[in-house]
Amino acid sequence: MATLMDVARAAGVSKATASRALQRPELVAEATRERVRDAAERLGFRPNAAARALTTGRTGLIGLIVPTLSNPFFAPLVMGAQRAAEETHSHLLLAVSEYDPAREAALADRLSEQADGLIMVTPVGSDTALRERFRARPLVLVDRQVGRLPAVVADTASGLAELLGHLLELGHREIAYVSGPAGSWADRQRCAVLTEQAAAAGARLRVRGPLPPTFDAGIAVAGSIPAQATAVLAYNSYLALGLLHGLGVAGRRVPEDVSLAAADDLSTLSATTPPVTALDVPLEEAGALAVTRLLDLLAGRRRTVATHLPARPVLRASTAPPRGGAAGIRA
Amino acid sequence: MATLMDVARAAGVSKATASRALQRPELVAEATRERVRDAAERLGFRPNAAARALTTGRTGLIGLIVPTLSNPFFAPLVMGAQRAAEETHSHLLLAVSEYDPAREAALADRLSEQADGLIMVTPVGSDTALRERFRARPLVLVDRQVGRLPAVVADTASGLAELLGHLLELGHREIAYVSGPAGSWADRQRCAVLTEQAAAAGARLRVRGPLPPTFDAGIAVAGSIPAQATAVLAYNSYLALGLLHGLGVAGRRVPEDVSLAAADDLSTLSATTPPVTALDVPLEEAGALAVTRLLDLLAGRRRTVATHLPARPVLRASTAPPRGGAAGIRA
DNA sequence: TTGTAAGCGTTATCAT
DNA sequence: ATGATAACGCTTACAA
Repeated sequence: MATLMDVARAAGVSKATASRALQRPELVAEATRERVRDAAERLGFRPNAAARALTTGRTGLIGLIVPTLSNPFFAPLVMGAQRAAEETHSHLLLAVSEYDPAREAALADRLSEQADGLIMVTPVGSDTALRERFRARPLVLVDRQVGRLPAVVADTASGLAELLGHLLELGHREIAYVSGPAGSWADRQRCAVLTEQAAAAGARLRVRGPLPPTFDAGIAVAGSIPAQATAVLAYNSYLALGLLHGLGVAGRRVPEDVSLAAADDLSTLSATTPPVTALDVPLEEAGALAVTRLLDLLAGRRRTVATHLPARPVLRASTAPPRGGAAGIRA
Repeated sequence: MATLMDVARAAGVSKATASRALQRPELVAEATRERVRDAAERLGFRPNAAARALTTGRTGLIGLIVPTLSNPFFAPLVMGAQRAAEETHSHLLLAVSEYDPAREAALADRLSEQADGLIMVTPVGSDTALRERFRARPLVLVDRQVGRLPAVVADTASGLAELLGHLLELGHREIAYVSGPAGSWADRQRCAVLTEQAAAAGARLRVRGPLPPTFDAGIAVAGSIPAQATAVLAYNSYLALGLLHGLGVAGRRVPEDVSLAAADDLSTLSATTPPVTALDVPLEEAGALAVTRLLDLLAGRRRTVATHLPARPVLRASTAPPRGGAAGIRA
């Protein structure tokens, strides 16, 4: 591997000048700059990241911890983060915690040694641990709020409220909510919001789950959706897909017999038969924004504590007024 | 941040001894070792990765480039790789190429600066570029074979052949294959294998696609499955899920009217109605093995060139003999 | 505009 | 068993 010294020698300048020619070209005379660049090119010079990190104190690495990649929720998030990192010439150090707080802590510790800062998607695990971690190193939370720690939160809660509002408006009063994933912060938020709103509207909300976000689970739970329910709300779109199929197999047509909606829009439910009403959650933006926030933090810019990204319902053909009741209410 | 020097001072020893006490405890007297460890603990000493990398020439980082994370095929792969890396105290530097060779090349270049070696999942892009890259840095290919370069390949081809064999054995002679993703190396392999085998067996194979691996695409293509086809083979299980639903909506029952099978088993097709015959592809193993192979390479152990991981068909209720023809053939 | 030289925090090579 | 000391390759005052 050619070092900067080699380049400098080849270009007939000092290490310092070579470094400047490459990193801060404006500080170097045109001619010298070109000579150095040529030499670097010719020798196939690649700066040694470790050496640079050692002097500058910056690795250019961002640690990202997600609970899993099986849940399709996290893929767009990671992709968004990666793209944003790429644009700022950083790299992503990815780790998967498998929803295990101990493992997550270990990973965070180890990543901290290599990364300039951490982005954590940590639906389980304690607030105080996160607070403490934040003190040690720049940290941005995703989809979770802990005090005033910097966070990027997809505002599913209020979007979900709109979605439920839509069902209520259509006239539904017997609604099944399929919840999950088990133990997650966001799940608790969603359940709380929905329960309260349904109660306020005098509707009955039955909660099923918590379930994993899979097609299979949707099929399985389809059988236990009470006959009275005129609408089903699933927290995830794979679940909704499974429900769509499972309800069909069970002889309940969507939306004639029962309405169906999903609290995310991961699998583009727009092309199903019928297309499914869903919440559009800006996951890629969330990932990208988390990176931006972290870089701001690293640059000493301390901005707002938590950013909420709006999630908006996309109304499609799978939601309609219930068989009997609606007309009276709407008239 | 406490440095090794601080620890050494606190323990009343030299830097060298402190380093040894922590890295190679067996070289240090019990008492000293304990003193150093205590000091390190007390000061919250975290070794500086950059400094270590500078002296040892090892960063402990493994670059992993995947084309996307939207295709659920890659999630298990990444998870497998991450777990294996974690076990060997390495970390994963993740980048997404978006199937863009230019971007992939740029990412690979940049990752090479930080990582000890690279794992690339690169269905598109040129062989020669990969060969050249391999010369520059340790590299392991996944799901692609280029000459004698180290690679881990999920042997979908032969598993797929078994799967088609199963359909042929059941008596199917009019088979639709839904292919994809567009332009991928594995897609070409699959198409080639299937076309040849079908021809040899005197069966007709109609290829649809290439299509993306999504539920929607499956629904959309369901309409264009020819009426004569008694069996449909999809290269991906989300596609199969979509087909299952789409065929149902179109009034064709599985497996009575048409058999259905998938060339991977990502979404546990075991729980659908009916359960879908699929190919079990060991993706996590592939990811983990790629890491192992790379570490071997780094350690100077040069082993077999390409490892094939067997993919095995899992026969379920979605495949059955065709309506009329089968009996005669089997009798 | 360019060069000199001092680190950055480890590990590794010698001595002792 | 331990300690000095020299790398590792780069950036950055400071000097010229």
